[in-house]
Amino acid sequence: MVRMLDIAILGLLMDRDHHGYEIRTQVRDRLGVSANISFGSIYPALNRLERRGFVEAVIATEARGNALSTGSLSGERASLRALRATPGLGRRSRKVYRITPRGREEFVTLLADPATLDDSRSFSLRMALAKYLTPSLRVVLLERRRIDLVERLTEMQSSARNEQLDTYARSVMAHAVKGVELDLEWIDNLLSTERSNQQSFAPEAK
Amino acid sequence: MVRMLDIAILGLLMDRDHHGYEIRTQVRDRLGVSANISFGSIYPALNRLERRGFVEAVIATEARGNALSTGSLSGERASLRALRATPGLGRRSRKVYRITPRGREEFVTLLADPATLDDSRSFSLRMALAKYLTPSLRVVLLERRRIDLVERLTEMQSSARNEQLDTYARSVMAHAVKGVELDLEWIDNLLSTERSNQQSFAPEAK
DNA sequence: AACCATCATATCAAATCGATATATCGAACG
DNA sequence: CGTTCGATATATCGATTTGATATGATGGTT
Repeated sequence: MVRMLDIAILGLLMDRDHHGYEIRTQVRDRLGVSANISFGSIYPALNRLERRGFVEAVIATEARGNALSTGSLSGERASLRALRATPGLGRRSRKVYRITPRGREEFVTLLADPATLDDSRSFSLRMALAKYLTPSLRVVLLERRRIDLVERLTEMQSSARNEQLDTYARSVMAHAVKGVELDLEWIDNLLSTERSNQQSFAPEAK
Repeated sequence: MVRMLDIAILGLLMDRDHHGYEIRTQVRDRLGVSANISFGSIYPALNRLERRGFVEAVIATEARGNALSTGSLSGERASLRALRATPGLGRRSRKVYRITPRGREEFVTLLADPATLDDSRSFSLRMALAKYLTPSLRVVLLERRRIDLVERLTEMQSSARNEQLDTYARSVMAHAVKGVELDLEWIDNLLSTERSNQQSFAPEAK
């Protein structure tokens, strides 16, 4: 969860530039994250990434009548101020972010990072961006996730068998079990696709 | 999500007393929450609930030989002092919490609260504790959740049809769609059970 | 022209997480 | 017999995330 947002933002910027508000919708529509990320997360995260040099703000293209007066937006870390304190800047200017070369490096590192891939959300996020991974790394991630899920499945199955639970609690557990089973089917499909693709490149490998 | 932990803790204490560490495991095993709640959440939450008078700490039963003599443990922080400065309490004492009458009131209020039942986790949590709700409130919650899910389903189906997505992103979306469909089946089963139970109490109602 | 939904950025307090520190206890191992 | 290991147990810290709220622009509708 820690770096979920960093991965999501950088992953979206790998493709093309985005502004904050747009990232929020894209995380839902392209990365499959069910809950909307709050603005209180996204703007601080963008500032964080900018400070670290992984993204940079470029003033919105598609300029409308603005007259921005003096080119005073070269202010270093006063990137916010440049926009806010400028009196002549009307409209709702969009702050468009672009990923830097260092950001691209950071992204692939984070994406393949062995740490914290346990929860369902961060795994789905990684898979949604899996085209940026090498085939072998994809398989590693999938297999590790598979192991976690199998373990969790047996745990939950025994919980679901607990006879001290009332009807509702047991129903919740049984439903959760089905969810994990669905996840496992998905993983297995992805794994077999991955392996058949590998074969097509090295069919003679015994 | 905001009060998820409060609901979870109070819900567990409705049944019997618990200490912090135990609550963590029970949230997984009895309430079906897949991720382990961190200690950094649970102990502050218990203090919070204690301050508000919804729970009270009772010294661990099952007392063992202690004798600790003088309270030389140099309590520094306030919250520690309560227990540690108490002389006579030795070992790794477990701080067992009990729910108060006001806590029971608060619990049913939170559980039936119309706010923030949108996300999957908080809904599952509520259902796991649904035996404390009236049948009609259960139906209200279920129906509202159903509406949300149907809406989300159509959104995600159109996302999954987006041809600009690569194979992996589309696979994630398709999998997410299946998850929501599974949720919907579950809700519908619960709803029909709920309604057939209602009928048995009022079979003549046309 | 008034209204409202959507777009867009931003900030704040409170909640939560992940890591870490500390300590007890029982079991396993040699 | 010692010691190491894993599970039990409480607590705190900094960083991250949420949910709420403020503010304003833009565009469509009646």
